Amino acid sequence: MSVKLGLLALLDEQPMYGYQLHTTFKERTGDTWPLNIGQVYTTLARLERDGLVEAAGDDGDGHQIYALTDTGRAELSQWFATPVARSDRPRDELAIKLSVALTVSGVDVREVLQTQRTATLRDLQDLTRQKAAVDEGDLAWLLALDSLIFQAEAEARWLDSCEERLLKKEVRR
Amino acid sequence: MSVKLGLLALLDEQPMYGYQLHTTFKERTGDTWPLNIGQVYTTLARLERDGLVEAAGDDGDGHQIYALTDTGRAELSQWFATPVARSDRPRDELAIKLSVALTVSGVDVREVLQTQRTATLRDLQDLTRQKAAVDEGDLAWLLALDSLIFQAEAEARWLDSCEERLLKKEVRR
DNA sequence: CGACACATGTAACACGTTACATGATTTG
DNA sequence: CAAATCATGTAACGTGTTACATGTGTCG
Repeated sequence: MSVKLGLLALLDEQPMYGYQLHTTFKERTGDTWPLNIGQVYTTLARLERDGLVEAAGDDGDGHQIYALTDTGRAELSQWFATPVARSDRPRDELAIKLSVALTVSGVDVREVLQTQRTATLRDLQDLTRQKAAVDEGDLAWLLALDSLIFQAEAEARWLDSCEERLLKKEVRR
Repeated sequence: MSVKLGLLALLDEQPMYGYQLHTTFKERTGDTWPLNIGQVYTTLARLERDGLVEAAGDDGDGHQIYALTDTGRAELSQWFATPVARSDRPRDELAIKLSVALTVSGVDVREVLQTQRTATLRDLQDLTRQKAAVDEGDLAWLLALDSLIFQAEAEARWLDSCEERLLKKEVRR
């Protein structure tokens, strides 16, 4: 839903054509979440099919402009009014991986933890570096980066707590 | 990929039939990530199509047992050996929502933040309560819950930092 | 001219998800 | 017996994603 509703929101600011949407989306989130240009068009087609946007003529340069319909506007404000629920979120691959790794024989969970921690900490450094390079005024991008940073930190902390639990378990044995 | 690889991992412990996989998956993650039984069968069919599992006769009760193939085992150990990359993860709906909300007229970002924080904190309480109810020995489930808790905490912190950034911006104006 | 940015689109596939059909077995 | 649990599957759809085809305009 992210792409669908994200594009919808951008169109609420201002009717646009596909390529413009792509550019704007990239500006907004930096390259935090790369969006393939092709997906803009597929998504746009589906949005039109579902009556959330409509073709609104061209802009004089032959670009096909899309605009929100009333239904689209309704859907959008619904989105903003409703919190993102935990159940809406995709399964967490890492959590599942570790949960199942515990019982698969021949898998050294400690090693999985170790590998992941290394990767996560590297990501964290990387993100911090990226953040330092982002202009102070670019709020949207900063928020997006912050989000990733907080998540990576949480992940690191979680990995530590997993390690601790494993240790405790070994002691009990 | 989570379901696909998760089931693959469970089959590595022991060949099983569909319903059993469903039960086991649920045991492992509690009801942290509910898995529709239908999806087990669709996923199993796709895994077989891709040569990662194979039908391995029945268990004497007429249940169709599935087992890993060598390819499946290879894929699985590949999974465990490789850290989950940030780029593998799905787009974060909440982050995108707030990033785009900043510029959509008629949307009160503060209110969006407020609504989300309420929901997030409620989730956090809920998760903590759930965690208290989980048996100490159920490592896999505990890890899964912890993961959600750390994430929710990170989200709450992030929402705070968003609020701060907004305040700073308003002061600058 | 050639490379590059601008611009639009489609076919095809992966994965997740659910509603539905269907039947066997168990148990209150 | 009726309800619940066990058990298997399929059709259909939503969303994400990419590889590819195709063309225009611009600038070094």
